[in-house]
Amino acid sequence: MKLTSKGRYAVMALVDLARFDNINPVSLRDISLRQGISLDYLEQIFSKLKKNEIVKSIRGTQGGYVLNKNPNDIKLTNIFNAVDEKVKTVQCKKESKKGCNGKATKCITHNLWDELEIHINTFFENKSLKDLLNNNKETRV
Amino acid sequence: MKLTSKGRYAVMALVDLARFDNINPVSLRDISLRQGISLDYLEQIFSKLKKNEIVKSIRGTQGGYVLNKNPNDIKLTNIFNAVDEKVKTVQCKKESKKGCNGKATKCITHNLWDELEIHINTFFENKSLKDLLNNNKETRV
DNA sequence: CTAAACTTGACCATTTTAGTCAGGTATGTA
DNA sequence: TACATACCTGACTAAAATGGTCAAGTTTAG
Repeated sequence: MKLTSKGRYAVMALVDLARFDNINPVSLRDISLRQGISLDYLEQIFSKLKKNEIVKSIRGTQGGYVLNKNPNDIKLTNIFNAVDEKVKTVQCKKESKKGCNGKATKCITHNLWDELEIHINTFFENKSLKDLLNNNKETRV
Repeated sequence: MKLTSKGRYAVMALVDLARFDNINPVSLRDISLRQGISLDYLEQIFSKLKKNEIVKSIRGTQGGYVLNKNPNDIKLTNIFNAVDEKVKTVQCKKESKKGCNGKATKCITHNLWDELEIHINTFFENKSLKDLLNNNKETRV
């Protein structure tokens, strides 16, 4: 199971972006400063977000990033997939001698992890960026 | 977030144990062979399970381990806690300059991770060893 | 034409993971 | 009482993942 700071940063950055992109594109530098995330690291993350068409980039002076979709249509699943944070609890490789016990049958807890995976993914599929925005209105500057 | 093979092995081993401990204590050697888990690694894991009173040990020849509770009373939460697999999605250290943004306020996604944590823990709290046993009856040898 | 901002890819220190290894200690059975 | 079996403990470590940094660009507004 992977759920690390890369995914967390991606979400934080996108919430930040969603708040400020009404008029102008938002530069990574600004996000970096506001959220306390290394600029270089943000670049890696946004490169992936862009490939997955979650954001658009605008080059040149006064450039930056803009959401490519309505916040309501950006689910957390999309974000995590984009930055390679697959919520995978089992890696029972079909071929490998290792994993899933090295046997033909599923390991005895296989079903459990499948269930968990679904449980978590459901959570992420039902949460959009917009939900997070609403959630944070009260703490807004 | 941590959810790795140590927790997975712990659950696998306990399910195995629960199946065979009706009459005699079960040796780690047997579990190791059946589940394909290194004996030395199992010993580490069972040491923790014992400290947390999930299993009892019986020394000497023909010794081994036995469940210390009814399978119905052993929740997955207990198991994961025992082997230090805390399901923690946020580590916003209160003091540290890093974490939670280095600021006094919660980071903008703080609530989200709290929710997720609850979501996952609920899942684990509602699943007992007994559930897993039932779940595997069909594939039983 | 130049500074701001995006873009790419290589690199790396630290931490975690998933064990191994070596040496015990306890105890049932012959 | 010997001894094999099985528990018990702690140190150690190779490999992978994490969380970045660094360097060298390209693009475009002004």
